Amino acid sequence: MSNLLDLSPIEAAARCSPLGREPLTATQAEQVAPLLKALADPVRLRLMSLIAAHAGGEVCVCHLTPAFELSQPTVSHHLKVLHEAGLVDRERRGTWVYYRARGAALEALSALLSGAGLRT
Amino acid sequence: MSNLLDLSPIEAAARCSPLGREPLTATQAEQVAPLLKALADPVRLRLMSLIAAHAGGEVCVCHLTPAFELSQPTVSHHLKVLHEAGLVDRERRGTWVYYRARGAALEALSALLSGAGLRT
DNA sequence: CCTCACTATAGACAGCTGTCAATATAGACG
DNA sequence: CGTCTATATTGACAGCTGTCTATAGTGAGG
Repeated sequence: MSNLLDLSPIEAAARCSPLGREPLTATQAEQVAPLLKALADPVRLRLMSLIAAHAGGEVCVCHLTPAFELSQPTVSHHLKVLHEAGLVDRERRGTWVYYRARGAALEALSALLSGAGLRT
Repeated sequence: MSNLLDLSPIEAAARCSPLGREPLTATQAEQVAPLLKALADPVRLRLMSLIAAHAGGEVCVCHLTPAFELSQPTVSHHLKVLHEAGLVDRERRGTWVYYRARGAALEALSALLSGAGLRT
């Protein structure tokens, strides 16, 4: 079956106890960190929020690019990083490409960071 | 009073709507990203979990350093990054230095990432 | 005060990252 | 097929990051 060392970052994150409950193993930390790294850039964070908050759940790249004062390849690069981290899905429809947030990924991260303020 | 542009990263994060609810402004994204960046490293993520999960709420550096196969200055460096991001507090008691998790910071990040899986 | 243990800082260096201009790819439509 | 629009890839480059060794600061105890 699925080896714990071979999980996708998102699966790995979903299996971690919240930070405040028990410490991560070195392996867990190495699996989850790339997910946070993908979000830890102002442009990607905003891209993620634009995608996640968009009515209909998906956004055309042609709607995202003009929201930044960056070249088109740079925006494309950031979208690729989010996609490769597993935070967004891509779908091509004709000339246009649509990105959709993977809610489970953000939920897993949110759960990981929660519950850390409860100790004395 | 406090200018929105002058908030601590944690205050800024606490004021953001969840990613799935409404998009971040460029300013918000730039304020929050450093917080994620501080966590987006396997060593720091594990340090944070060791600190946050420790009974009593605080951990001596002398207990953290041996948990990693890294030089003492490197661990000290990572602790400094977490501290400067506002994720942990420091307190010196005699020869030893204790780090304590700032629960509010993790809660603010957790809330920011939550609620993104609810849209259709 | 001297010394010892614990922690932090400084400086160096390889590797990663964000950005751009240039170019390629992919589909739509004459 | 040719061309146009939308998106991705490539290659280059400056700046940042994680790590180390060497050294400094800080408090405790003889």
